[in-house]
Amino acid sequence: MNFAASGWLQHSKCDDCAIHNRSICGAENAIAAQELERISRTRLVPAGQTIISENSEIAFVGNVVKGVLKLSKTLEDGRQQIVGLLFPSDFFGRIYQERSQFSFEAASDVEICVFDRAAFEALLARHPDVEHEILLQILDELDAVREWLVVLGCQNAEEKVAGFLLMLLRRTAYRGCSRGDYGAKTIVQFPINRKDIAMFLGTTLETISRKLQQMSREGVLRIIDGQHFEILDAERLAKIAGHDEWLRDHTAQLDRTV
Amino acid sequence: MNFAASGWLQHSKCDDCAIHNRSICGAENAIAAQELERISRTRLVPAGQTIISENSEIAFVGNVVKGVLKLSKTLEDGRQQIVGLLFPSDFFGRIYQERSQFSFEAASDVEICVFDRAAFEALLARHPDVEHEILLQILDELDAVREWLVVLGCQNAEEKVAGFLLMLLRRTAYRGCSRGDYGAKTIVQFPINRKDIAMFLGTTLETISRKLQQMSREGVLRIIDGQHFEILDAERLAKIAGHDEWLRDHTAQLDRTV
DNA sequence: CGCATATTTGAAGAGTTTCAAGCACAGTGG
DNA sequence: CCACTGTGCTTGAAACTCTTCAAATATGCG
Repeated sequence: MNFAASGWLQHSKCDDCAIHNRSICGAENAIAAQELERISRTRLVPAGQTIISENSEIAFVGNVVKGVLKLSKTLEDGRQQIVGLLFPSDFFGRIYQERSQFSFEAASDVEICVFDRAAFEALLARHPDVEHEILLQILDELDAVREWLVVLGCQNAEEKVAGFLLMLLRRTAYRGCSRGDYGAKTIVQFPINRKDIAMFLGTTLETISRKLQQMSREGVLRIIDGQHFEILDAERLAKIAGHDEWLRDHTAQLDRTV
Repeated sequence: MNFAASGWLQHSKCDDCAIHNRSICGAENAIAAQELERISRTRLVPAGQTIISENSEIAFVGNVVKGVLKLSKTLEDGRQQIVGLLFPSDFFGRIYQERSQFSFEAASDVEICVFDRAAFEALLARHPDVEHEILLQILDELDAVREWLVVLGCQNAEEKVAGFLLMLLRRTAYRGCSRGDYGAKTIVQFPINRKDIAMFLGTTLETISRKLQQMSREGVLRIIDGQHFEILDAERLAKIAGHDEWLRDHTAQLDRTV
């Protein structure tokens, strides 16, 4: 009997992966999952290093395992806009395209799981069900980017900062909780520096600083240090952000992840 | 012999469609194309009418045949952001989702070709090659929305207006040409009103008006009337927009479409 | 022609950016 | 242990762009 082919008694390195059940690698298609494991390898990337640069060839794609990846575009005059922040379990890279319109850069120390792009595309061709899953992910991402367009297009600085805090609360708060550093789920840690946040929110680092201090004075949050904030009044924060649904989403998310 | 099944001697209503060769209906998969035709029907929508409203059920999806569809989101306080303008051959609706996060509304008198969403999804399940084409389209759309994020996030009003003019030049200029209304390919027609443009660009209608007048004074364009503009210096316009590549794309596009 | 709607123009005001200085903190070397 | 240097963040004041409100003008339609 061929244990490897049948999958019996085989302990996959991916089984231990922190994001296994949240990413594409956890596909229900066991054969595809095995193939995926075969072409995957882990890479550590120090903060600041570029993984795929603007207009360069896209040799590989993959998942973020640890840390935060920023997806950005720089104009000729040096102005830069971050068009996406990728957290653990998020997929990065661009399939079916030779060159990247955007740059992928480690915003913090990052661990990624990479696949050769051609090999990954070949796998998708063999497994339409996995490609279908990718399509669903991309559709959700498209919706999310459009939601972000609303933020950049018609919200002011205070609303943007509040919205950013809520997004972090939703996407990363439970991790701080599991580390046991803080008792409550209301501690937000900025995973990237002020300049990056500013380029993400379409404002300046000075304005962000001012708005954070202002919210602190108003009792919405407590500034623990430059990177850590305790959310004292999440409801008011959600109201400021103008995202009533975010508060609902957030509590629902906590219910699921805790 | 069954002519209908074989496709012989059969004249498809879709063959005459203005966007047939530019949209999903022109799939190389002949069987899928026939199935698609069977579930499609044409609808005329007057300007201002909502096709799919925010948070409502998504009963159908389809293609824009004529006119412009706006994809928008409204905040509680009434502020509205247009997150996409859909031109002829663009796909609208959202597959694999029950309710729409956005509203689809006719920005001008519109002709659309609609498919029942469930039937369309069933078709995609039967034809992975067509779903693959959809994936490629969605990936391109995702890139385009992220490009727009850069515009909203770090460009000023003048750059936004210039960028908008260039987009229209690229997407609609050849239509003005084919109508024979104007000799040159440098005539841009605004397909939607100032308020909508403002909500698309994340600014106000007054600012747009001022920037247009300013560009007119500077000799970049000539104002024919409130909706028609002759681009006198496309190169300078591209420089203002900060999109060097747009000018190249545009000339390349003209080469293809003329 | 008159009314409604769309766009332009003007002036005042708000919000944000810019520039500059100050502060806090970590790492380095005397 | 303490100055020293670099980096990242905060704070202040001035400048600027854009928005807001208001009025004028233009356009379209019955």
